[in-house]
Amino acid sequence: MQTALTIGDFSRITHLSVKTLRHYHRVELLEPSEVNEDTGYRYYSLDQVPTAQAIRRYRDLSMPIDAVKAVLAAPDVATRDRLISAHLSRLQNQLEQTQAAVSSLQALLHGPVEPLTVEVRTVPATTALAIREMVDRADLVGWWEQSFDELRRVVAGRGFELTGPAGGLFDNELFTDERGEATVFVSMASPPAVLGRARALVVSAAELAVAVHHGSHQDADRTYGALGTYVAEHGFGADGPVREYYLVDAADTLDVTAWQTEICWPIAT
Amino acid sequence: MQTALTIGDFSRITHLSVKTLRHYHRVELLEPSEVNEDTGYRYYSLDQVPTAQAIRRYRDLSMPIDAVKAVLAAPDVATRDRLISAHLSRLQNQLEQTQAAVSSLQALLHGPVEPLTVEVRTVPATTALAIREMVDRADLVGWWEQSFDELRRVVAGRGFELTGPAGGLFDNELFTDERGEATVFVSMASPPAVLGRARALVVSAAELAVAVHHGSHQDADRTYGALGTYVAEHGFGADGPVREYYLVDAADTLDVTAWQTEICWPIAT
DNA sequence: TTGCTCCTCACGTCACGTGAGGTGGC
DNA sequence: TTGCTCCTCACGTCACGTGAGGTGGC
Repeated sequence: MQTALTIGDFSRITHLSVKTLRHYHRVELLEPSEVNEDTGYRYYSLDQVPTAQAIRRYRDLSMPIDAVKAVLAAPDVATRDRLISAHLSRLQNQLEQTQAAVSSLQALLHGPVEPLTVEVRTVPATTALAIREMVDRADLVGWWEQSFDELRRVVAGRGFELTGPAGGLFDNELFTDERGEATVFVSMASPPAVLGRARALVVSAAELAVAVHHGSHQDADRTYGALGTYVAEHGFGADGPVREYYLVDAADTLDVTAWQTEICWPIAT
Repeated sequence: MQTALTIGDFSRITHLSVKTLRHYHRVELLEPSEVNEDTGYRYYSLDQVPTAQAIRRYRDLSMPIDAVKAVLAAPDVATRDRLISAHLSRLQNQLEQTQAAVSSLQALLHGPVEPLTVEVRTVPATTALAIREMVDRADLVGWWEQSFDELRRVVAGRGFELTGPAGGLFDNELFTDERGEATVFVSMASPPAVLGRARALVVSAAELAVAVHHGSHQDADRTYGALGTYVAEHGFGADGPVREYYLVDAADTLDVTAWQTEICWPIAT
């Protein structure tokens, strides 16, 4: 039975508003089965009701419209379910971020203010195996985790002797311009020139103001703020990327509160 | 010490991007402590670092900028914490919505398709005590819960004898235009003219196509879709609001899967 | 002096909603 | 025939990001 429904009727049946249906037509997410050439009137068929319901559910899950299109166009159920799972795990990630943000806020508002101990340190140049890439700020956390995983995997199998804690270098542009070069590295005496995405790197010598950050990396901006304030007050800030050394991290313990990260701000004395 | 930081330095210290800081200036969320009149250069003071960090955390929690302003302007800690709690419970609500949407999607994709049983019924006019208001679609669920709570509270204390299940009326504009009249009511023989937000109402006689929806109200659009399809196939749809009767709901059991709602579509035979 | 940093302004993004002004269908 | 439904088009929302084009500070 080919009952042609007006946009109003289709709206009542699917609980998608008329404006939304017109929008979905415009972006080619859900096209009316028929459009009258003279009047421009849209007509929908009853077959389209289940599709509309599915779209509603995907959108309830904040799935972007292009992702919904991909799901609807999936050639088989396995592909479709893979796309959905991918979105659900993105949601799960966001949820974890939000939960972390809640405790982070609580710590800021009610937690004790940890006294800041700043050490001024001169480090020599060291050799390391590193992954270095141009990264968007928004992707930094994901990139950091992936790159460190890869770095640790390739190092683990080959019996390299590490000559210090793992570290990271973060160009200022990452923070000021939302995009910049990020580096993760593990120090070793004689790194191979190339190993997967990793390359040999000389981590340059520097004078650094160093403070230890305790706890989750998501809270690191507090230590950055305190250390940056300290450096600004003393007026000896210098150019160059900030540096982090991961003294205690996920590889050592699952207890995030026990993590320790050295935040190193380049200075000129 | 009044160290004046350029926007770039302040960005590095707070991890807010330069573009973001300019935006926050424009919307008066975070104004530089000094702006050079000739050059337009913004200068921030070190005192502003903690404020910037707090703003970052509120925004990490998706708090709207106006809400962040209100939090920062709160005259005392109690007010501030109340504003924050209000936002966190909004977040909590969203989270529950999302979780419901996930299982709703799973049910749509993998669940069995319940056979639809449609009953055509002629109901006489009945008297009722009702709350009726113009509501935005987005607020409908919250409005419905609140209004039902109020209705049940005022009814409970006064020994009215109910003459049928509680119900709701939903104007079509609610679904097509995102805004329309919604009504919740409890049937009784002699309702008082006014009681709080509630008024006496005659629920008009109607011919209805009725299907029972089982489970969460969030999934009700599936039954709406099936029933609307049925009505369209038979070509006997009529004007007038859709009607719901809550046969089994939160007042009866906490087991959502046991809930039963009659969805009633106006028809003309 | 160079080039890096800062500036403004206009427009883009995402998924729609708003509202004006007008026409078509029953 | 009335008025209700449908149409398009331009603009608004939210929190920024992009990019052009240009100037200032060390």
